[in-house]
Amino acid sequence: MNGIALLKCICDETRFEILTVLQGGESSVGGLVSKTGKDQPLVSHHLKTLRKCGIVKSRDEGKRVMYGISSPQLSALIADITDASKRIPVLCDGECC
Amino acid sequence: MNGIALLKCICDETRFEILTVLQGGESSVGGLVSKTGKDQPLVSHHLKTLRKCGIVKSRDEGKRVMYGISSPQLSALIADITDASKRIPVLCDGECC
DNA sequence: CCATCATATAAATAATGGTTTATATAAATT
DNA sequence: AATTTATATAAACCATTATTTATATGATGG
Repeated sequence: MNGIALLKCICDETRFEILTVLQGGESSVGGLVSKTGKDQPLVSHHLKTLRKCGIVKSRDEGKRVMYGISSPQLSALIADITDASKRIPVLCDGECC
Repeated sequence: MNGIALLKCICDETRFEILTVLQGGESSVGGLVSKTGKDQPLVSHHLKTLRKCGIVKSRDEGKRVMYGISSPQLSALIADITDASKRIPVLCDGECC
């Protein structure tokens, strides 16, 4: 996988929130909607993007669709990034990127 | 530092190339221009963004301005992300994100 | 089979951000 | 001081992408 493509997928705020929830385990679309507070079509849309990238996988369960992070390696990478960026001193206050 | 802000800064192709060069050590703007093949104002523009984020720092040296990655921790994080994303199996072929 | 609940899709809009072009500043060299 | 070299800034343009709104599909329960 191309490093930049992966990062682009992760660095969107909505997708990052989705992934953060999924770090805690599988979730249905509805679950993600309520946990993130974002609109359902928006969540579905981003899930589609994440799945196209292979970051997320889905599984049908009745009328629900369960989503999860597709590999432990990816899960670890996401955790690493989150942790590492917390360890680094705050350099940008507010408006950057 | 906010994780997403950092990722957003890194995931742009031009900025990623700049950072890749800087991983090899300090460079002037002109050096970055020739090493990346990008236009000078474009490089300067992205350097400004990177500096605003605190990812990069600058130092005047005569009429040159030398840029470098602002901390070893950040340098390590960037290397980590790059490495990790290389280790992850290719899941997206071509068009994603 | 009809109604409902869950999710997906599509089109329209809005926002963001990258690139280009042109110009300005600032240091050094003559 | 004038010219050249290096970098920065600003404005205009262009492209991408996120969000919203509306609607469709698909499964389940009555």
